[in-house]
Amino acid sequence: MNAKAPTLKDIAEEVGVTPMTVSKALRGMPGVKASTRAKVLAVAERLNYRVNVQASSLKSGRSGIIRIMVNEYRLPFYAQLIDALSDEVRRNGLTPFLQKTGYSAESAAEAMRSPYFSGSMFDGTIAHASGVTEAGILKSGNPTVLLDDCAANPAVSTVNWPNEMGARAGVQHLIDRGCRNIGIVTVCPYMDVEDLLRDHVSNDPVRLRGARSALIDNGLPYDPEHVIRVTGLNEPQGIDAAHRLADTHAGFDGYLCMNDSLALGLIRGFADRGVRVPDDVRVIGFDGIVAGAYSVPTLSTVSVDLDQLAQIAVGQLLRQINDPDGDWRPTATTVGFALIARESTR
Amino acid sequence: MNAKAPTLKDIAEEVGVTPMTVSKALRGMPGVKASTRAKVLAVAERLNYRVNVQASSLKSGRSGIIRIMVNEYRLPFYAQLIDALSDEVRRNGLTPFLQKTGYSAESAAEAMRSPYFSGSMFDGTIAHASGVTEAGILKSGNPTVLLDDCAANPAVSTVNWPNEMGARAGVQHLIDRGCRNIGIVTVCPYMDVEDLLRDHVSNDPVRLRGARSALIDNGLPYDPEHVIRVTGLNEPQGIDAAHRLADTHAGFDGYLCMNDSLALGLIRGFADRGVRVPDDVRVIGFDGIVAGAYSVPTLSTVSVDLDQLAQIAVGQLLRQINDPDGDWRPTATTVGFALIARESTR
DNA sequence: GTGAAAGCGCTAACAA
DNA sequence: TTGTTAGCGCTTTCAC
Repeated sequence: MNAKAPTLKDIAEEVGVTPMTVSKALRGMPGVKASTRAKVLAVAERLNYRVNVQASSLKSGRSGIIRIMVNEYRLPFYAQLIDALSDEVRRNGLTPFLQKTGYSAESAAEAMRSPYFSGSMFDGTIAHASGVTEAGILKSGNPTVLLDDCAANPAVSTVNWPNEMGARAGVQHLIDRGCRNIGIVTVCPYMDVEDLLRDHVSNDPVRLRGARSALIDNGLPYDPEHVIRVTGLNEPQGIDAAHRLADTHAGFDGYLCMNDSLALGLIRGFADRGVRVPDDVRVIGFDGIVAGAYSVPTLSTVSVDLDQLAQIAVGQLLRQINDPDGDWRPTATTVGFALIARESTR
Repeated sequence: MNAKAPTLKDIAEEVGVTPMTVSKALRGMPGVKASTRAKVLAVAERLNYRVNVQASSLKSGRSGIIRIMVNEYRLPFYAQLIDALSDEVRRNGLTPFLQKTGYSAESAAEAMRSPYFSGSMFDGTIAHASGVTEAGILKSGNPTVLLDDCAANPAVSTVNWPNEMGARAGVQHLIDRGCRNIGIVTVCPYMDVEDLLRDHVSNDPVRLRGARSALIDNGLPYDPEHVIRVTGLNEPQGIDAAHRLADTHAGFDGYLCMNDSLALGLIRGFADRGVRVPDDVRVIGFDGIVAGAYSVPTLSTVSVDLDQLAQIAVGQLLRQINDPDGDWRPTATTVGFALIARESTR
């Protein structure tokens, strides 16, 4: 270890003022003579002074740190999401703190309870993680924005994916490309019309609802066999599904997958069985991960602009943080999408 | 916002002891009667008490936070790396803090200088980022472990990828599969034997050296035309390279790419030109990202066990942190690899 | 425009 | 086994 880091006091002594004046000068507050400020800045520079965040936030109650909570880092979707959110947080002069919960509700609860969320470790949280409940957030009383929480009447601000419209557009695209027997690959079980018309709190049922409406509107079948259920959102589950579908000669000519990794897995699984995409069956994904632009075949997808989403989410959060008296109302925003047609639906 | 978070004092008043006793009880320190501790824990639980990390570390000089610094989050290689490192840090009871520098040396320098690295915000840093220099680290005086810094005689502990041996094995694998005219796809410009025999401070030249030795040992050509230079490590650069190679009828029958994303890009670029992998040319990558197991074709690669790497890196860092008097010596570890043969070199 | 006083919540060191 | 003292480095408040 080096010598102790320089403090306000060190600078103050050199300049010949009090620590208070140095603090004001460094933070650019009014009420400091220009010449004094210049001297302070010079000495701070020379001593390589950095404010001690712990002390600063202990007193001020603000850390400038925004927590970004997600299920995992490796799924390309999440890698892109944390990237976009981190950049946006920094663009606002704040520091992003990433945390992952591994899809576990206990882990999420633990993260909310952890010492790092007490006191003033974080000024706020943006979460896209299983088990982060409204109740928990309200209890904590901390500024929070939920991503894709899809609750009908949220008590917490949310920014949502275009689940219904996006899935609808994806299926319509398959139909436009000539598909007449379309399978929906999802973690959500088959749901009948009544179920689907109800509101749901996770995105998959909402996406399924969108897919269904496109099928019905085009006079195409929607029944239990058309919903292919998988147990997770990564490639392996897509591969398994493809193997099952090929082995049972399912006979679909197009598939909408609830995310791109599933879709890439489906394509890979079909390749194992000699089923060619798009020659034999067509496949479209959801999210618009970059890998879909480089796969063989390239992947058609319902693409969401994560930069725009991040901007809205951080904006909402800052509004909460900066509102002194909690005099804001929760908002629910749904972002737009673009249908990207690539080789997998050609 | 809710009512103010409970403090040690609140608990102390309820239990009828001093904050000091509460502090000891909560931290499990000796010298507290079992019955007192029980009472304290009960009240802490009921009040939903969480220690204030800022205050705690302001006083103790330890934050329990380990910084993980990388160039980016989205490249699958980095997504897997931060995942493994985060898990390992948590396994040791510490909190990971992720930071990205975007390959920019200024950004890295800024990150090292930032307020969050002064005082006691981080207990230590593990870095795999361009521009994190030994000099900067030594100047900061903070415990640090560098990943893949490949300096010959490091003043800072490093954990390195098996660059030379891995690249050598990759090329040997291509040779074993019948390749006789092998191209090396790398960001490093062609370097003659003398250049390559010198020590270098980034991994690409070292990998190139390993590739070269395999070629030479097998009596195969190694000259400027065999080194295909790209300007980055992502898929697009691989695609560009493939287009160039196909358009100029380069005539190679096998390629070693310096990472898997380049290799996947190469395969995609060849697909654009009707060049089939592995039928027409064979391709092997480096790192062992999971996407390589799900691509079409699946990707052969020199795979590195990131969990093992993370374990070593965190272990080294903890040794530095826990050594009170800096009485440790920097170490340089090289982790092992496994050659995974998949469809792309069949 | 500058400074003095006070204390954020916690813990190391020592006293009782 | 428990308590007292003191202070980490900073910022808020208010006096000058």
